[in-house]
Order: sequence, then structure tokens, then C-alpha cells
Amino acid sequence: MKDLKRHQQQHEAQPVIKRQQLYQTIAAIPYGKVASYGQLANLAGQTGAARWVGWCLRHLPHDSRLPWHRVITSSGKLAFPPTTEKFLRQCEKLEQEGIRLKNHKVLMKVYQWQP
DNA sequence: CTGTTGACTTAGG
DNA sequence: ACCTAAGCCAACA
Repeated sequence: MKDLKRHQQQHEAQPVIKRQQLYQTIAAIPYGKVASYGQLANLAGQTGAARWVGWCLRHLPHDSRLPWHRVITSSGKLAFPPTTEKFLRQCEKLEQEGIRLKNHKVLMKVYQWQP
């Protein structure tokens, strides 16, 4: 077989595929549990791409049914600045699942998803 | 290819 | 516990 060389620009998997794997991982977070951006990147096969996870969620369709509210930072804080609308919406959804917040923070020891 | 962006992470002080 | 700097990486223009 003849190897067709990529002339420039290393095309690997289509971006859509990678994002779908990430979405699949996020969808697997159980009700009442949370996962961090870095944790999800690793589980989705993109080790170290925590910021990419944030990028994907920021560009998530507004009508998405993904449990985006179960994604928080590694320290247990929400990614949004307090007092913002999104911050409050996420707080509601988390508490609705029985996840109590201690001073704007989630107790990772208790609530972090352990696959 | 280069440069920029982002709902991040980690190590040090 | 809080702040900063540097590292990280896919997606995009």
C-alpha cells in the first residue's frame, strides 16, 4: 500500500469524534456525583486536556441534555464566578441532586465520581 | 503552519 | 487558604 503523506497539518481523528467521546464520558457521570475537567479529559482519552474540556462545554449547544452541571474544577469549586447567572443555575442543579455546597465548594472526597 | 482562546491544573510562595 | 506563573491541549481563524 502506498502511504499518502499528509502534506501539512497533522490531521488525526475528526474533532467531532473526540468531542463525542468526551460527551459520552460526561453523560456517564452518575446522578449525585461530580467529575473534574481534568478527570474527564483523561477518561475521554485526551490526557492533560482539561482546558479543552472547558472549551467544549463553553461551545455546547444551548439545548444540550448533557449533565454539564456535574463538571467542576479539581478543587471542588464551580468554574463560573459567583453571583453570575450560570453559577446560580449550576448550584441549583447540584443541590437538586443532593450535592451540598460548603462555601461555594463541593466536598470532592464525598461526591467525586470514582469509575 | 502560526497565533489565540478557554466553564483548567499544578506547583510555589 | 489565596494568588501567581507556567504548563497543558484541541479547536479555530
